[in-house]
Amino acid sequence: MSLSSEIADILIGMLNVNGSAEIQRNELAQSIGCVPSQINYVISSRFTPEHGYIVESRRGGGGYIKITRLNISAPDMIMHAVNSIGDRLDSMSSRAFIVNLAQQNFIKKDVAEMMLCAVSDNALRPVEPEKRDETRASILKQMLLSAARKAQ
Amino acid sequence: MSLSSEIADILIGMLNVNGSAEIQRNELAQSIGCVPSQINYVISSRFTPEHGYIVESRRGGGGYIKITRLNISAPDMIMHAVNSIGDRLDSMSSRAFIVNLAQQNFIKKDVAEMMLCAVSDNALRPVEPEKRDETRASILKQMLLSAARKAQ
DNA sequence: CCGAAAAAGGTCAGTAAAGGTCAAAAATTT
DNA sequence: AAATTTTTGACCTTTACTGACCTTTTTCGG
Repeated sequence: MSLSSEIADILIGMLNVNGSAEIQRNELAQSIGCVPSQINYVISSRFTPEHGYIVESRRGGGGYIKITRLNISAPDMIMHAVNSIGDRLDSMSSRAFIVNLAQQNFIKKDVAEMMLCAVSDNALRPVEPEKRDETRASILKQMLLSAARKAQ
Repeated sequence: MSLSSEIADILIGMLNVNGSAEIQRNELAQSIGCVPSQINYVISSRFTPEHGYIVESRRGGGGYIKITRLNISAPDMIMHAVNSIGDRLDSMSSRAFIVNLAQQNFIKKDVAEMMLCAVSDNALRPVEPEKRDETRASILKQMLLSAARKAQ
């Protein structure tokens, strides 16, 4: 994997946690082991408005770069999640999907809780272990599709 | 967060409580732990008339610095911005205009995001570089004019 | 009342601390 | 081989911070 991809992954990771990523360019560059301008390259090639992000920054002491995902409609965001779910999904990942969507207000909190229950290992107890991740993926997709329709 | 930002936050906090902030320069500087002139720096870089503030002060015994937020209507404020945009506008400045207006709630956040996209270098990629700043100024003015009308 | 001392705040120039830009070199893909 | 993407580094611009020195206003002794 290229350096650029690693950097992009780090930023996306931050974005998924709280909807925005705020970094210090030099610090991040150093921790990754690249020149600072590489950060600019990644941002200007993969975090453009076309890609759905807006970027703000400040120079000088205490400067920073802040990336925010721009508000796309709830249905779009949910469909995006659906499409990125493969054929199987472990418990942790499904949890992450749901929590993220809820955190960004694309699905309501009570709905999210219900979803969490539905995909819990506990709920899937009756399913043979080998089939669980596959089942979980399927259930979650169905639920999300329904949520996407309602969110229109 | 930089010292300047902390100072700005303190001042904005006071402004939010009672519409104006009145301080003693030396006292505030000491309580924060900075040189007095830093207070002047923050005020002259972030509490200018362009940012929507007016500043009064008195020297000598019992001296003070008083900051007040000018409150003018959204359309007026937007028109003021329009009028201060010249024939050309670089990316940074256009962003500053939009962010300021949004921050002071003269335009809505989602509208501001859209504007930011519209004037981004990326969006203007198809325009010859020499014409970009001119184009940007024109687009932003049009958008702001529309916003001013709607904000009536 | 007058003038000096004290008590504020103001200015400015210099230094440091970020982030930005751009073009060339290297690597990867097509 | 050509085109595209990634990496790099030299140089630039903006923002932050500091301290020495200046001006205005008040206070207070004589």
